Amino acid sequence: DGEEHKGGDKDREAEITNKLCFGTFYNGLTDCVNHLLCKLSCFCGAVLISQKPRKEEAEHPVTTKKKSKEEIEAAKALKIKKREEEEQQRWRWWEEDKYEDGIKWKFLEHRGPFFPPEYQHLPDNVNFYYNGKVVKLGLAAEEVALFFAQMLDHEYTTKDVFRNNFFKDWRKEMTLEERVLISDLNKCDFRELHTMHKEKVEARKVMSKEEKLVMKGTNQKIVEEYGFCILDHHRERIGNFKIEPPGLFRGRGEHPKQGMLKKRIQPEDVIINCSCIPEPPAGHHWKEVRHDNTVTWLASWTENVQGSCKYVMLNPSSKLKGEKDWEKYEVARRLKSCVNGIRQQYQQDIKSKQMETRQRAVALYFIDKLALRAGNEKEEGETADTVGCCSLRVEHITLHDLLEDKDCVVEFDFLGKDCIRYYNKVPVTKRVFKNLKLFMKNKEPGDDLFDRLNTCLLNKHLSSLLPGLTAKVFRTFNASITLQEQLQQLTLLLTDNPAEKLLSYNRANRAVAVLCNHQRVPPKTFDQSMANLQSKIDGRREQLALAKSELKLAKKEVKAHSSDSKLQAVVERKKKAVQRCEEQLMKMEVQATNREENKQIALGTSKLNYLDPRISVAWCKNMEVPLDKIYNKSQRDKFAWAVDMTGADFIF
DNA sequence: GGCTCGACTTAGTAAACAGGCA
DNA sequence: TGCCTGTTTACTAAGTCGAGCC
Repeated sequence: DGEEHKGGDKDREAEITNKLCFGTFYNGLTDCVNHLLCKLSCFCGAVLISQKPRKEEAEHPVTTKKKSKEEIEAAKALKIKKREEEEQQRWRWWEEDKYEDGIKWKFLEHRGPFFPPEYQHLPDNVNFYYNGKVVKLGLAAEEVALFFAQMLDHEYTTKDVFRNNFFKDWRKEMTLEERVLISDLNKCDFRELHTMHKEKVEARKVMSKEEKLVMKGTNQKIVEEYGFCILDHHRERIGNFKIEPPGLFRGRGEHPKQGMLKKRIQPEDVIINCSCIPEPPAGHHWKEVRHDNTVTWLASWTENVQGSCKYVMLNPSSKLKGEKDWEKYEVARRLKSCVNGIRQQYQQDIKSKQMETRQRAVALYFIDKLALRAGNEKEEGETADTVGCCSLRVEHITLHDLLEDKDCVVEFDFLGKDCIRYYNKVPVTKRVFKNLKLFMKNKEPGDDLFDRLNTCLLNKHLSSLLPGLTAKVFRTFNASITLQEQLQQLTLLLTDNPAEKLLSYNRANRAVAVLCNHQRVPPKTFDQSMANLQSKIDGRREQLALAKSELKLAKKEVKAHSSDSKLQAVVERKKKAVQRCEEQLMKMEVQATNREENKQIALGTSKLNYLDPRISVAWCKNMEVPLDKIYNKSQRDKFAWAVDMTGADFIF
């Protein structure tokens, strides 16, 4: 039971807190010991790594000759063995005691972030033209010109805002002479730069096997040097160890800053957070080196477009991320046990005399029922115009007393996170409907719907109901509980066909993705690939019909010459062929259904961020579905804690 | 109490990769 | 073997939320 588990953790935490109350001297001492231990584990880790082939190579060894059956079997066995070994080496942090509140690590060592290579001038035969004439640009202006040229095929470069922002920032990178000359973006001809870029991309695609291997090796070296850190005796993968290269800002939707120059980050811009100072690149120094073990980031810098902080953090499979993830689902489970009371209360609050309370109650009703995001306030003109629940405006909803035979329908139409459109027609209670009318009274379309409410007020209220409860917990809770319920319903009457089981899992996952409005642009090749699959299905159907008639014929032959054992064998063969055909056809049909239903829905986001992995692990155990059918390698790594601790009886 | 900022999670898209098939 | 296509990974933008300041 998770509740009890957490309770136990709390007791243990208190115990550890007592143990660790020796002050900074003690901490300093433990750091030194940790350091020595880490040096040792780092060395051991390096030895282990150098002996181990990379993940991809281990799973798909490079071969030139065709593999025999035995070889394939051996490769499979090796793969299983590797997986077991990996499992044995895994840091089972979930079995360890937690640090006292706020402390994230005791020792942290890393190499610092990896910087992208400096820009090199264009070859002499590649020219930029202004007003039809060749212009040789200086290094800085040329680099930025290439950023734009690389994007010529993209819709961005046709947008006025993008072009204007780019041109303004580009001119800042020009010399005085260049700036005087280049005054109109429409007179700029980047085509040769664009062609060169495309040729480079093409060349990369057609590289020989050997060249690709060399490149892979180089990248692997970088990953090994920069992609791992030592955190409290353990080697952990870093998520984003590469500094973001310079380029043009690709804000989503109608972002007012799209096209602005994202400048190159130097070591002098980077703050390092660790126990021991990593060597900065030659000739450079770090902006600052800290030892702050109350945060989880390894390095940070401030980006110039929006002035926000960027961080180097650990991979999702790490202890720091996993522990937080586990805690997130535990809070959601705590909400489950008291959600009925909370629902009763907000239904009561809808009748309150206080306008603020009523608005809060209606907003919470939407957050709970529709899994809307909280909706923080945003600075106007700084980002695209998107909203969440608390920041909804009058123009984002339409009230219908009667719509499609339903009373009191609210029609939502707004842009949410990442400018993804939220469109939904929802029947609501009469009381909610009446309140919405009241909130909209005497307001302009651009006015706030909930003018007495913001996310801060809402979250303060929520945390008074349950410690740790915020608006986003409702999304996690509703997503997970939906998955659990859907899995129960959809797999109740299932046969033991594996394809059907998976289709049901995906359908349950899809129900959550729809609830959370996780959309994707259908792939460009979608229609074509569906048509291809359909023709394969048709072909298989014909094959099945043929196999069936051949079987019929063979049976007839047996009847006529009943003693012929050869004919009997033929019948058996034909039977098997029919069976095989049927199975393949079924598999394809399921695949087609699944793909069609996924056309505009993205399942990954909910799977990674909202669905308690223990629900899926328990389902796999109950349904006898191998876990790797629903989680790929990195998902299994991310949810290792859940895979390890969950039995078939887990209930969210 | 309002505002800003830092730290972190959540998100969609593009690039890279893997595997099946002709 | 090479092409095609679906899957996985990398990338980084865009949210949430709480602490601290004035």
